[in-house]
Amino acid sequence: MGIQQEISYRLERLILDGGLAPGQKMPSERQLAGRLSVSRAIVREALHELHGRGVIETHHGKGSFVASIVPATEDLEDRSPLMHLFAGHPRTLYDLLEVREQLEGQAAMLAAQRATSIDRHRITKAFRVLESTDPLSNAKPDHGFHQAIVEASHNPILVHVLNGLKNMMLLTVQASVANLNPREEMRHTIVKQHKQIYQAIMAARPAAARKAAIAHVRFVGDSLRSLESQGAKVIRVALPADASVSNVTSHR
Amino acid sequence: MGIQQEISYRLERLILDGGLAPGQKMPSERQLAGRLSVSRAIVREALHELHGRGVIETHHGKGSFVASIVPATEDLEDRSPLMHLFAGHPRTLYDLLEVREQLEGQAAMLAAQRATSIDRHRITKAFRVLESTDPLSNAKPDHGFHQAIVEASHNPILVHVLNGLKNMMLLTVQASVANLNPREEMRHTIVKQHKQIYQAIMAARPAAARKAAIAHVRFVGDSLRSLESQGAKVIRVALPADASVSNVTSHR
DNA sequence: ACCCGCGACTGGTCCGACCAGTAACACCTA
DNA sequence: TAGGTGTTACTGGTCGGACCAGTCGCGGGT
Repeated sequence: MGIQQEISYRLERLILDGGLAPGQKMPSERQLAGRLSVSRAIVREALHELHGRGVIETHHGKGSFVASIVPATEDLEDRSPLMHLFAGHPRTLYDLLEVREQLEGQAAMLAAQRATSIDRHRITKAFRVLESTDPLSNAKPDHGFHQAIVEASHNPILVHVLNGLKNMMLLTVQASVANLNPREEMRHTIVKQHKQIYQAIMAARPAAARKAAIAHVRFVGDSLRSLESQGAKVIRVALPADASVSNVTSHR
Repeated sequence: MGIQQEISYRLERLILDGGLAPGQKMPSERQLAGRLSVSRAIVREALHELHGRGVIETHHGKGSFVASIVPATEDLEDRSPLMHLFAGHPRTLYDLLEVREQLEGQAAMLAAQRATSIDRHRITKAFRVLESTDPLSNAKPDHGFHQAIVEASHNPILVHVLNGLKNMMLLTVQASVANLNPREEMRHTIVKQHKQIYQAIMAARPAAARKAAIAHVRFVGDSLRSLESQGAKVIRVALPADASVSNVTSHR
């Protein structure tokens, strides 16, 4: 194992073993280099590795600090390279929507084919809530509606996959509703699309349901895209300890 | 944002956008430094950061390589409680195929739209192998072909999800090839379908590629179904039940 | 008493040199 | 001819020292 590897390992152990508490300032790079008898470049590379792992934060002119929290509650899944890669790369959001487009479409289609009377009742109930609630408030009704549809597909795999994607979405952006609804005409379009999906499923028209669901997801994506291109920053979730996020992640 | 930050970000994006595929060798540090007009030290720090995130592996004397994007989640998903539920429930296989149908279709469509010359080369190579190999032997060529297509979609989410589904499939049944190919006419159909997919992608015909891929997955599913209904037992993988199952159950 | 700027920190970037694995190829030997 | 063997031209790994750029506190000037 190389010197740099050993240095980063020793530093990490130092932190994890409690030698350095969260938030505490680390020795300066020059000090570390001297004390560990390695070049400053090595120290910097080791620190960058730790930074990549989220163990450390560094501030120009001030120093490096042990990252505030190493949340034990947070599951490994959230710390996977994927998550890290995805968060902060705007394109990922659209990749996500690209996949969701197909799956939501299929879910709607299958729901239209397979929904039992119980399913229909649940979907109707969710739809009523969605209609009556001011979408500006929160994304829960929207989510509930889609969830009811997916579950009506009677395909556990589909439920599982879409659930995973949803979690990723939450990690990437605040639910689309928050960004989109302020625009009156968009809000109107979305309400209309929800209605189309609902009616198609109730009428047991699979093809129409699929088409409507796909159009819906695509519209959301296009809207986000145009908003973003217009300079309006898409609100991204602050990863550190956001309430909704931690709820979502901890519940599985 | 500092130069080093930007470099690591750009490299990350390069990987995500598919400019660099998993396992592929990255340019040498000196090349990157020259091309990006920064010092080699900066490049090294950026690479160390990526290494810290598990995005990259580097080997002394050989170079740096893009790490397989999925492995971390892959493991987790194998141990997910779902696995336990799914294994052994025959219907799950068809649920799986139902979802794969859409996603493989989309992957093929996107590949037809977005494949770079490098992608095309890789797909062609995989296809050649698939053609020349006796499908009875093993499922690897088949998997390699599909994998090449999915990666050419340049949608990391799609890659991730399909990878997860593939793992589930492997847990549920031995790859379809083992069951299907004995029937001569089925084998012929599958070869033909592979060719259609390949040609559609190469001809940059997204709609045709999607249709062909969907038809392929559906055919596999239908074949399995008919085989099963004819009383021929679908060969299910003997889960190393001891190991994996007990892990799953104990880990929560 | 307040403000300003200097100086001594901190990390950020660059350079050029050298060490250390690796792989391909030409070459020389058995 | 087959097989080792050396050269060579890569690759990443380490070093030291130089300079730039933020940050913060202390002392001196108003």
